[in-house]
Amino acid sequence: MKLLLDNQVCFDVHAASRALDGLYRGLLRDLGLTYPQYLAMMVLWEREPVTVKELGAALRLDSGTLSPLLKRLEAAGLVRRERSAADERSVLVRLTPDGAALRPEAEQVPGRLLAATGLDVEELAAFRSTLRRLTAAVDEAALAVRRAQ
Amino acid sequence: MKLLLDNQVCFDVHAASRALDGLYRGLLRDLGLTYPQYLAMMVLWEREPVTVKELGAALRLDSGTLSPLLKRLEAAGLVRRERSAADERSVLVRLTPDGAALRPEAEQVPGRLLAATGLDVEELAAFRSTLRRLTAAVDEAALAVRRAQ
DNA sequence: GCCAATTAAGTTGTGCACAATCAAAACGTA
DNA sequence: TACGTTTTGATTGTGCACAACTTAATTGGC
Repeated sequence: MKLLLDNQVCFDVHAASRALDGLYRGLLRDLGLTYPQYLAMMVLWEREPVTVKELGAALRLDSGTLSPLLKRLEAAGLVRRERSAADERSVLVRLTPDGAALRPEAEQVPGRLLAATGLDVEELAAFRSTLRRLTAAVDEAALAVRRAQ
Repeated sequence: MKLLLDNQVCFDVHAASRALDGLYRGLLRDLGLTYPQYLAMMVLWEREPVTVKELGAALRLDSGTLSPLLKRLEAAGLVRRERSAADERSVLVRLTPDGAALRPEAEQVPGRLLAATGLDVEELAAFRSTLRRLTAAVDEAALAVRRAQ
């Protein structure tokens, strides 16, 4: 009985995440961005330059994911990368003019997405609070599991 | 201001989903399953045989994802596939004895995972309710976007 | 000042997700 | 019955995510 798919929160989270991805895919199509690329651009629109490490900390991604993603953004002419003069290990990521110019159009997206969720302010706040505690607790547990094996 | 990553529910959902995936990775390591493979096995432990189409409906996945996933489960000796005699288009997926034998160990997982979330029954119910309405609303919106373009 | 340990990015390999396309089987209707 | 349409699953191509590993630069202890 414990194994019924319908009874598992985790599948609900998984399904919600993929549903959101799908909606983003539609909304970001005109911008030529995928959702993870959009997330990276969002960091850059707020703060620039950032190192790959900082980007990874903000998005919870490692260089194995970010390196090719940034390579694609660079190929699309939206960002450029250069090694830091101060620390040759680091790579600084900056917006190009084209990348900066994308911001106004991107600013339309969060509002449309929030509207699509159909959640009111109060429910949204409770939901996010639960999400964050869930993520923190699960991260902690994953660490414990890792240590044990 | 609208573009701050910290202010976006969708990123929270995305992050929670990845955190859960990570914990599952640790818990399923001994079973030799990935999370999506575990989901497919869960359907089969409840009902057998199922067609690829039925599996896809249960997991919200298409054949582009399921075909290679089932091929891997078959290679691991956990399931077998055969074309339906009644409808040669369909493929029936069944458990092998090895696949069925994995169930008891798998039954440990949901409980450990639920415990790891640290959520009480009441909060969990509200959370799942929000998640499901969110998914339904977002699916609807994605459909509308698709139709419009 | 030297060398081991650490850190930052990149690379490789595996697997998931999805769009687009294809082939074969089944269906429906004139 | 014949033929166009639909359905089912597989395949191809792209991109994300992560583990494991590599390389180069920096840091710290001695």
